[in-house]
Parts: sequence; C-alpha cells; structure tokens
Amino acid sequence: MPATSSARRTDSRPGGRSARVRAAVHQAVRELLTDEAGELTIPVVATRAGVHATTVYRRWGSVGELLADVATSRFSGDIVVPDTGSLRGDLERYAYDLAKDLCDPDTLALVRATIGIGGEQGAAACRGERQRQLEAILEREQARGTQPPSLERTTDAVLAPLYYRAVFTNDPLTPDWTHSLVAHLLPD
Amino acid sequence: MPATSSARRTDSRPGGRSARVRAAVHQAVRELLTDEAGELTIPVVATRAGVHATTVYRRWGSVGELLADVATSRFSGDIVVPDTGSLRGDLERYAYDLAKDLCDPDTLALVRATIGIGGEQGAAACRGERQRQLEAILEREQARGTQPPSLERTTDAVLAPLYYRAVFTNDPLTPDWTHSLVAHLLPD
DNA sequence: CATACATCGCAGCGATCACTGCGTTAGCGA
DNA sequence: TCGCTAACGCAGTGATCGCTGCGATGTATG
Repeated sequence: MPATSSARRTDSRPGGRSARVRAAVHQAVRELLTDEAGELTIPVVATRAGVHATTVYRRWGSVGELLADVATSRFSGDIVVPDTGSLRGDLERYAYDLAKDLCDPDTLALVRATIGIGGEQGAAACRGERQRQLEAILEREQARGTQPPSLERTTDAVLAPLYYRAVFTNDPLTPDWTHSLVAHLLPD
Repeated sequence: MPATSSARRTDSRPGGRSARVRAAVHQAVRELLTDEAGELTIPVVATRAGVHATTVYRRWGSVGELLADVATSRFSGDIVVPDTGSLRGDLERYAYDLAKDLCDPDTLALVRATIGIGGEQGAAACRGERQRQLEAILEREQARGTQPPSLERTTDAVLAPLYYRAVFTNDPLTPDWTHSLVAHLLPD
C-alpha cells in the first residue's frame, strides 16, 4: 500500500492512539472536577474516559500526577503575551485575559484540586507560565527604555489579587476591578 | 436558664469526652497533613487519633467536612487584632502575624488540602476571620477620623499577596517583604 | 510483507474504605 | 446519689480501590 495520502498515525503525534487516550482522560478529569460530586479517583476517571483503569494507572500512576499533568497542559501556552505598545496596555490586557481564564469554573476547580493534592508541585503547575509571561512583559518595557516595576512588585499588585480572589473568594473578577489593579501599580 | 429538654448539650465543655475526641482528631489531621505521605482518610485519621473510625464518620461524615472543621477552628481567633495606635502600625503588625502564621508548613498544608477538597466552602474556612479582622482595623482608623483605604483595596494590597505567595510559591514571607506591602498601600 | 516494540484491554487479587446495628460508657440534671 | 441521654467502642458487610500478569491490538521499522 502506497503511503501517499494515507494518514500517518504515529503514536506520539496528535491523532495517534496514545494521544487520543490522553485527551480523553484529560477531558474526563476536567468534567469530573466540575461535577464536584465525582470522587475523582482513577477508576472513575478511566470509566468516564472510556478506557480501562489499568491504562491510567500505568501512564500516570496516581491521581496527583494525573492532575499535575492536566494542570500543566492546561496552563501552558494558552495565554499569548500581549503587545499593545505600552506597559499599561500590556498589563491591562494580561490581567483581563488571566481574569477571564480564572473565571471559568472548570479552570478554578482544576486549580483548587491540583493545589490540594499536588501540594508544592501542583501549585507550581498552576502558576504555569504566568510568571514568565509577566516577566516577558516587564522585559519588553525595559527594552523600550523605561524602567518598569520589579517582577515581585508586579506579582504582588496584579497576579496575587487575581489568584486570591478567584481561589479564595466568591467575588467576581470584573474588568473594572482588574483595571484598577493595574492603575494602582502604575499611577500617573 | 432555658428549660429546653432536648437542647441539652452535655458534652460541649472543654475537658469533656467529646471535646477530647475532637481535639485528638484535629491533631491527627494536622499531623497527617504534614507527613504528606499519609492518605488522609477517615480510618487513618481515627487510628492516629486513638478513636474508632465510627466516631469520626458519625461526627463529621466526610473528609471534606472534617477538614473544613479543622480549618475553621484553626483560623478563628488565634490572631488578635492589633491596636498600635495608627493604621500603618496595625497593618504592619497584622501582615507580620499573618505571614508568620502562613509560614508554618502545617498551616500551609491545611490550607491547600482544605481548598482542594472543600472547594468553595473550604476556601471560605481558610480565609476565616482574616477579612473581618482587616475590616475591624480599617473601621478603627475611620473612628480615629481618617479615611482609610477601602477593604477591597487593602485586601488586594496586603491579604492577597500574602496568601498567594504562601500557597502558590516557595518564596519566603520575610518581614521586609510584608513591610513593603503595607508601604505600597500607604504611601507618604 | 514481516518482525519488533509499545500500548491497551481483560480478569482477578488482596487491602482498604465508607457505612451500619447494637451494646457500653461517660457526663449532666434532678 | 441516681436516671437519662448523647457519645463512643465493637464487629461486620458490601463496594471500591490500587495494582498485577497475560493476551490482544495497533504502530513503526527493516
């Protein structure tokens, strides 16, 4: 059989068997997290994903590692670093995007569960690329010739309130509020 | 003295049998949380506490409710609202105390686990009285005749960074850093 | 086309979990 | 002091979990 237009189904590429199983398991985890009633155990996840629990046990080992994997793939590369031309514009856009992301109950449940089970490592997976994205924004401002606030200060003023309000409270993350965070960081 | 026949709480005083069991179970939960290896399940907690699992099942029902109870009693009334005479002094003292509290690995593990399992309700238990204490500090300043920052603003500037850094990062909560949080909130 | 390898499904195993009647004990009120 | 009631200990049950050989299936390579 000529392999011309025939689909190249390598297992490690999107569409392969292993990738399909991984995607199904990830989606099952996210669904069970939103349900809140589900116990989020390996057999339950496997059944929901349509695969056998054996597969999940062998590929991930424990619920903690599975959650960390889901969180990592969830919080990696889905927020593009904005470039609006000014630091204020970049931060406002960044804060707005992050707020919209954290508002999703699905995402929020994933963050909480990952922190609770994964501990230190899970928390790191939840921060994901946020810190690096913030750093990139500040470095870009520095390249423009202006001295931006430090990464620590920006984290305290923007990132921390967003995560705190989302994870610990019920208050909505409104655009006005995210705007005010940047306004307090950058007076003028 | 109310003459209610059914509302007689025989065992609610400190030192009673019920109180001893409660204290033992709470301590077992905290110990197992620090171990991190423990599975934090009802039978394990009960064995560690020296009581029977039946008792734990009947009094708390689930690990989530048990954790919420531990968190509530842990985060209630152990930080006295300071009164240094000035808003700045009050906030600095408050931030320092809270940072010292959140630095404890035991407390941190409790916060993470409670959030992860208890969800919205667990998160509320972890905030505990912090928000009200902050509100009390601000109200006292208002009684002094000065207009303090809003509760929302103070939460974003002080409370949120403290919780975020403790829960999501490995960075230490140094006194200098907590001091800088208040300094940024209250310029002059 | 044939071989080699990785991944998955299947059945089943000890262990533990969540939960439930029933008898016993501890502590308050009279 | 004595009775009453809530709380606890005990033993046991069905269900589920975590995990492990073994065979089947699909995927890449020569």
